[in-house]
Amino acid sequence: MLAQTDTAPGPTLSDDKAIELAEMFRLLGDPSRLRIVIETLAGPQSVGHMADRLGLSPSLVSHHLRLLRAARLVTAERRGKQIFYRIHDAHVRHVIADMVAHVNEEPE
Amino acid sequence: MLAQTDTAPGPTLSDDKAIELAEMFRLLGDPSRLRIVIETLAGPQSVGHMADRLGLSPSLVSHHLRLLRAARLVTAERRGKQIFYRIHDAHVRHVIADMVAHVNEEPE
DNA sequence: ACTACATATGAACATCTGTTCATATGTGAG
DNA sequence: CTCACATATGAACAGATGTTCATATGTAGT
Repeated sequence: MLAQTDTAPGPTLSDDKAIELAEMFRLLGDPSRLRIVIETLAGPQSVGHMADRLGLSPSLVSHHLRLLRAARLVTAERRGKQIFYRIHDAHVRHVIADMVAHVNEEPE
Repeated sequence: MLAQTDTAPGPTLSDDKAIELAEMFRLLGDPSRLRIVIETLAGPQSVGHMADRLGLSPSLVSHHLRLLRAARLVTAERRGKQIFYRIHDAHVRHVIADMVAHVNEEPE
């Protein structure tokens, strides 16, 4: 009970999963953070590199990356003085890429 | 320029599109709102019905639906005294359903 | 050791956001 | 018209959030 009314193909989602999904959406809901995540889709990127490309302060990028890392959306890897961030797994990559594709394709 | 470094298959996204996408993510980033949207996937739902099923006040559901409608994520249709909301188009339905499927399938 | 560079961290601030409450608008029935 | 019901709307408030600034940590080179 508390599932769906079956008027159409309605996916069901437990409340826990809903909150988990919402948390992921929430993190991607900020333009700066979303652009950072999209950057990492192209491969491991250093904090400074991203800051330059996106026109954001390194401090701000670092703050956002901490949240993204805590949510397991990205992972960090130190290489010399710099730290490179990349998408955590194929799952996340797929989800983001799908969204980007949708927005790019559809007219209105 | 200001595109990508081509280290991997990195989708490119104009800043406008990024903001547009972020706005959509942001709206889905709230648990209450996300559950409301998922409800509409099963077909047209009245405000009161959703409020009951989700354990939210009709007022709150209405407020959220206003935002979702403004962002063209859902559309309203009056039928008698009640007003039924449904997913705006196949595009949105597809995107949400994909996300739900991903979260339901993947282990961790 | 010191210096320069890259990233992280904490505090502080203004702004935004979700929720509640009270009230309004709209609809159909009697 | 009046009543009951369904939804919408606006004000108000507490709590969260993004950003900036200053400072700390860590790393490599001289």
